[in-house]
Amino acid sequence: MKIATYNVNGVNGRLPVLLRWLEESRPDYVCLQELKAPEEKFPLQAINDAGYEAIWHGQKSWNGVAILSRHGLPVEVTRVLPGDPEDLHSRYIEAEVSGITLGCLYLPNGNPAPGPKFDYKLGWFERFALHAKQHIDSGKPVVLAGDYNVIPTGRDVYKPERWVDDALFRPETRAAYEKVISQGWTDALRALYPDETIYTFWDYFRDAFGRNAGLRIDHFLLSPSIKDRLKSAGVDKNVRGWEKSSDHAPVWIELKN
DNA sequence: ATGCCGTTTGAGAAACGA
Repeated sequence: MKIATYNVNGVNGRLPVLLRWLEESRPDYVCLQELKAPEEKFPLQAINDAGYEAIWHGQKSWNGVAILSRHGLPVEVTRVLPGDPEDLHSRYIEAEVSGITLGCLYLPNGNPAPGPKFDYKLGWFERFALHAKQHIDSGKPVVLAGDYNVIPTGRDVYKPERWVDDALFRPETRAAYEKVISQGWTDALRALYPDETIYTFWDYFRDAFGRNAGLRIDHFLLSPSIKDRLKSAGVDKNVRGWEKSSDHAPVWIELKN
């Protein structure tokens, strides 16, 4: 079983790239982030024609998350991150697929830091940690995939010293991520490739992709009861080089059945 | 060193992303 996550940075503007990648990669399940489309503008027909069913939570202009499935409609569990009825951002959706709970998240960026946006990020992170802990306590197989907007360590960025004051790499952010990991989650790509340089995002300018000046910020966290099924993982880096690409590349894992 | 580019909204410029 192949599960992928892809921050598309606009699902409609990205549609040709998304469809081409779906056809080439053929993941069983896909988590999408940054739809940047309201609920009614999700390109369901094109997704269906590509062989996928979908659930999604849209929002005008910003955010937006979706889960695609080649094996019937995902059974939606929730389309909000619990814990704050005031939070209206579309940043979390969760479904049951093939006996797995699959959470798709778009964690807030948090820049500039410090400031209200950074406070929102850390607050969202606390709620996410509570939700993740409930999954750990359930003992069930859970995959939490998406754009975490977290550079976990200095190994995950081309020049760490330039990012120390950035919301993606500040000590508070790394500590929040580490706190979630310490509940018992496995960072799938790092587990398989402990010493490799792996990036999932390259800025649009300064020829960041050409210089491989990237960040690893899209992650798969695996609960204890599923981590031993991890077979392989990777980044479809070539997609980042396509015309009209997102600034993120798709990331995927393969699980034993 | 820096939103330098890209997307969306809405019809030009601004907000936002990382």
